Amino acid sequence: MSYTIQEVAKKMAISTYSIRYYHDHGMLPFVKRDENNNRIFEDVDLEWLHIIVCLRQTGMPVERIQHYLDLVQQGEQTVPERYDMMKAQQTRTLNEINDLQVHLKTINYKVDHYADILINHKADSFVPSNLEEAQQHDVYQENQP
Amino acid sequence: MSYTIQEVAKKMAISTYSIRYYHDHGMLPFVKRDENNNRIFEDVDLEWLHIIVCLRQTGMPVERIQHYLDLVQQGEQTVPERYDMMKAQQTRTLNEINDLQVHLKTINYKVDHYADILINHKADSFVPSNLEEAQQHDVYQENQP
DNA sequence: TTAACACCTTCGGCCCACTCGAAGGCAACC
DNA sequence: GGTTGCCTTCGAGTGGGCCGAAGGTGTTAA
Repeated sequence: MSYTIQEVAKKMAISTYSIRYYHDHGMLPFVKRDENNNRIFEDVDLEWLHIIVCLRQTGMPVERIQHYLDLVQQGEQTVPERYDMMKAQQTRTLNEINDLQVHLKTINYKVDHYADILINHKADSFVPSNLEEAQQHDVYQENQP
Repeated sequence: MSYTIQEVAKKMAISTYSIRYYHDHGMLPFVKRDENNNRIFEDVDLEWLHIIVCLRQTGMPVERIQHYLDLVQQGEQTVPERYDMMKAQQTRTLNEINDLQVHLKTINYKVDHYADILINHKADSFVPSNLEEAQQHDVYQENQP
């Protein structure tokens, strides 16, 4: 199977700009061109791209990804370094998920709090007496999870 | 309690550059200055900063955060819009966590795979016969979760 | 046949959210 | 009185794309 850049972009849910960027920066070494100089992607390229997207979206800088892909091409003697890189990425990703879950709690709290206000104040049409009161409400009560 | 910018940076695990950036862009409206023009942060500022960090790290653009903080200062009549914003952020964050968990599986697979190679090949000191073989190994076997 | 349309290319500038360096002010200690 | 150590402002630089302009090619369709 071979694909156009557009098809790949759709499949991978990233922009054609990004794909060209990765290709231009040497991260898709097997991509071929057709007779009109258009990029043509084979399944092997999709696999490489999948790894690139995975590593990028878990926060690895492009330069590190380039280095990792170089290691892959250098062969088996680079496995120890690759192992270390993936271990580090694993840790990093676990931390990021954890951070997001902590932040999510704060957001959940806000959603619940606003929902509460909306329900109660629809019932008795309460309007705050002045701005300062509303401010303090937000600052001193709302922001304490 | 009042704090220097350095103390706040440590407490919040962000850089002093970022804090100044948020302040300069109107997102910390209550921060005072001392007699030497140094920023001094009170607990209320930490609460605002906490929200800013939470929203930023869950991917809200600065402009949206500015808007949200404006809404907070405008008082209770903006609660419906704030509710919508937090709902959207909740959804976005859940999606992001999910994406990261999917990527984590790919990374876990790689870690396990490399660990496997390291254990087996330490045992019998296998070295691949050529680069191409190692390449194919990585591309065709490794990248299939 | 020529026009429209849809895709692709390269090149180069723009964007966000920081990040950092330079240049300088002020306070406190040795 | 010099050095350390913090702070300030201003302005430039960075990463990782994003996007528009200008132009090529190929297919359909009047």
